[in-house]
Amino acid sequence: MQSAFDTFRDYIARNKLKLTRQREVILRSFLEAEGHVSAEELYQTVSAEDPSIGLATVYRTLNLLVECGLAQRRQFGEVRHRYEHVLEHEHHDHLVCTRCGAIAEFYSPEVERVLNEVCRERRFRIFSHRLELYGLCTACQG
Amino acid sequence: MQSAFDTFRDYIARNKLKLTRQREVILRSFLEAEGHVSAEELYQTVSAEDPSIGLATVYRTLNLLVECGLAQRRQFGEVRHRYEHVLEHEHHDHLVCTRCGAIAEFYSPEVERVLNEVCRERRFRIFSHRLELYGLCTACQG
DNA sequence: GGATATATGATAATGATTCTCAAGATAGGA
DNA sequence: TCCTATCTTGAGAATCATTATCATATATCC
Repeated sequence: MQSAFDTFRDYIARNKLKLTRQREVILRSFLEAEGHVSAEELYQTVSAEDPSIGLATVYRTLNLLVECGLAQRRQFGEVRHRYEHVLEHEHHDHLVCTRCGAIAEFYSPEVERVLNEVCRERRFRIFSHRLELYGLCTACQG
Repeated sequence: MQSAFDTFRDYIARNKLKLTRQREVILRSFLEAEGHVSAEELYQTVSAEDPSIGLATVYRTLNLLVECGLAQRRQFGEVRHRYEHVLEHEHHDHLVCTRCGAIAEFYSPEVERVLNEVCRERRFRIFSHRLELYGLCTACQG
């Protein structure tokens, strides 16, 4: 079981890319971030550690992380994207609270089963899906 | 059962807005459009009928249509939004072919049931959901 | 028809993301 | 360790979808 850094290093090597100080800082910050970060938010924390790192590099590195499978890009009704780690993180779907903005994750084998069923019936070869439920989290129902 | 035009007129009247020639043309084009139109695409067909109508008005009118419940805004992995009619259109989810871009609709009571189940267990009060399955349509599996 | 509020078209502005390019840094030999 | 080819970087320009601005035009209500 290799670490996120190993995965990243492998991807870098396989594609004749280079492991730079900036990329290491950004990957570390990304892994330390909780939940779903936007590029701008990650740029803030990265800047705190090294103010010379530019926003464009954060975007470029996030794209690399998506390509090598360490991150997933998502969009929750907002304009901007958010990124979350994949490693040590089973596939899951999201509950988005439309009042407080909280995003909870869930995984339901039942949902997976039913979706596969739907695809089988319709002869659709599924690769991935995206499922978000919008409503009120327990706290906001008060 | 009132027509889309009635719904629109009602909404216009209730909110002290005005029923303009542009809005009528845009609504008509929208209703005639098949499937999921982008603002730009709708602007093309509208322009064919009346070249004086501007893109901004198409955007403004689409927002009105969403507000009055005639249209739904969606996003399928692309940057831009797409709009689809709601009337004479049950709630449904989407199968998106990642090769040819085809978007098929489906409705599954099983899916709905399972999602409600998930929310009940987690004490989440659901208002809506968004579900897209990505993969290969039957034609593209050849 | 006239007054008044709302709409419109053209274009500027916005915000997220990507591109450009000159200057800097890495990897892999010699 | 040094060299060099190649990849990266930061800064800012560019892009793309969408929204805001504003002066002019138009619908609605009397």
